Amino acid sequence: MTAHTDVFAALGDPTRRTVMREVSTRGSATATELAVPLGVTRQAVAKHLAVLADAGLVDARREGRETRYRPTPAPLGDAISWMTEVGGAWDERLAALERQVARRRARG
Amino acid sequence: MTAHTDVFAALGDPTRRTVMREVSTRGSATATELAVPLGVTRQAVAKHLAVLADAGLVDARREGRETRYRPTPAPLGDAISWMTEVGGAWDERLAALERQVARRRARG
DNA sequence: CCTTTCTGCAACTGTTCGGTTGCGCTTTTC
DNA sequence: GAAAAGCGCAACCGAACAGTTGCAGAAAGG
Repeated sequence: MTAHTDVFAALGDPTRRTVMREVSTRGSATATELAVPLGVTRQAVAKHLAVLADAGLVDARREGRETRYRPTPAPLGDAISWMTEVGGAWDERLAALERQVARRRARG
Repeated sequence: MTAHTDVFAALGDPTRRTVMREVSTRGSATATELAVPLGVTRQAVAKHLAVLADAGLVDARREGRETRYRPTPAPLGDAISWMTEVGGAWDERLAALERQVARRRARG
């Protein structure tokens, strides 16, 4: 449905954002790997990773007895598109207003 | 520090994202203006606008007996920066891996 | 002055969420 | 085959949140 909601909501939590950054910089990570450095339980990290996976930001893959998560930052592009679109609407509005002001000023 | 959290969390709600888009496309809006078209109560819209204002995405200004909200999409830029940074880290990782693979391939 | 129209604040409800603990299952290792 | 390591699932708790209703206050119009 609205993938944007999932992505923004996923990134709305600071711990989850740290998880995402960590997975990205490491290239891959597991829940137990990140639990200690993040100061939370493994289950908490697993939940965060599940949310990130639901948003399509990471990809889970079972390898033997551990499940490694790798970043799939494609949805970030969609989120950026939304932002630039909304920001762009405002910019257009601003530009239109400026044109109008310029016209009025030209008329006197 | 928590600026990113506020922005992403604010955009994490679909209704709030609609409010933000509406304010941007209209150039400005009030809570009562958006209540009916959005199908929620004025107070609900007011709360959403307060959250958006806390995130620095809109600016509230009292004009007579109404308070108009105007978009201030600067924080969108910060959020985009965070995203490109995280995505970029992954891309760098990928590039480094490719370089390594190329080196190994060159060595035999 | 009285009515209307905006707004803000407070209380309440149901739900979601971040986090924890506990248990059971699978996979590696000795 | 038993121990260890890694994971998922379920239940639970406190806090936050989206949304509502209700009410009081400020500004404009008659």
